[in-house]
Amino acid sequence: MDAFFASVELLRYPQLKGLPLVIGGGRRGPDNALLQRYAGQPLSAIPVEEFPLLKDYTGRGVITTATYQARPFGIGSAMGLMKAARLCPQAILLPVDFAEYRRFSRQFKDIVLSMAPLMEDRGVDEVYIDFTDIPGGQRQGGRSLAQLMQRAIADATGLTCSIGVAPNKLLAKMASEFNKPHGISIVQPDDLQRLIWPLACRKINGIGPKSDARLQALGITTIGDLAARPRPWLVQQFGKAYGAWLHDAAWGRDDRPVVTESEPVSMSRETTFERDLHARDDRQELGAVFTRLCEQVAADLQRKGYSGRTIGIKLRYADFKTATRDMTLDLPIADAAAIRRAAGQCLKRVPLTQRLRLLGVRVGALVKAGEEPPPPARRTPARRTRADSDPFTAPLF
DNA sequence: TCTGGGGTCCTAGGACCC
DNA sequence: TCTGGGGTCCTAGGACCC
Repeated sequence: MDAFFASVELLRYPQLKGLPLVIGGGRRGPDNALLQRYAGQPLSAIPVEEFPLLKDYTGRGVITTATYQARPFGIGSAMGLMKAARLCPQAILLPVDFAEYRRFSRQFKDIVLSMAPLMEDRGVDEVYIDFTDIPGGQRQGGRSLAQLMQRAIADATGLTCSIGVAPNKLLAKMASEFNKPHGISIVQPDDLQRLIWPLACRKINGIGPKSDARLQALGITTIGDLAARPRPWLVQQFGKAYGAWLHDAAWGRDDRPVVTESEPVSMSRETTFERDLHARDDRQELGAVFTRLCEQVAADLQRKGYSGRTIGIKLRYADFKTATRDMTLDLPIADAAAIRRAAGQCLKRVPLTQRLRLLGVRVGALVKAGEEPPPPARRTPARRTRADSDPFTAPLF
């Protein structure tokens, strides 16, 4: 989906069309006062001048989506809002409304499913679709079906999307980026040299900033450069699995299937504080947040019908370094108090001398509720701990 | 003026077991 | 005394993605 979050917002606020618009943050935005002042009137009647501007934002949020009018200013996804405000102060800033985006996500996926049942969910705004056995799916190399889908989605939702059609998921993902927004691109096996090899390695889904930097240091900039390196050399540089994968990717080889069903592996909740907190000075506040995170993750588990054996915490310190601790129980749990107890044990094993900017709680090794939990893998030694105390409830120093 | 939240997968070392 | 060889599970960190 093209600039998905922003495009959904523009359906509500069409008066913002054509302006640089940024979605992100969440702690500020068109505040309730604004919405209340215009209560009873359509949202589209709110004057443009009333909307909050990026320059007035203070907080720790990041951009989730920037419209195409905002991108020329050098801002884009994952950039801190305070930094973005310097580059494009006049952009309008709206808070993230996940519930709304999920509604539209459901809608466009239902349309895709009705036309092609082999669909892999890749998050709120992206899917892989197997065209292979769809009647007419091969016509014009897939272009006909892609056009039908674009039209059906636009008719039902008012949103545009970009589609790449290719022999596998790796190439289809790259192709989908060629003609944004509202584009269709076809990549055939013969097109590798012409269309893929000139691209930066970073365009491969699976090569991130770290790997890209390593590749650059080795003089490898484009996918063609990568394809030119002998496979054994890449294996030697990057390890058996990743080296071989890099070589395959550069040659457009990918045999991953389109996966239509999957079970969740973990569920988590985390939060970044508005200001850094210290376990010594802000224990009450930290304790309250900690309890709330446990309650939220417990509610998520119960609503979706899962429980889990591995309970973990995540801390991010003021210097942005991250620490995690986890512990695996004999039996899966899903209630907030039990999660809080286990997470509290984890908390005792992590240094708490630095200020914290983030706290998170995670439950992994999930099993579906009602399904027989696997027997304990091995005898775990009895833990001699006070299960009812943790650093946020008991005195620290 | 630093850098969200929710995920998946991989690696590597140690414990433990046969 | 010169220290097997698998295999699985657990834990911590990190890369990457949407």
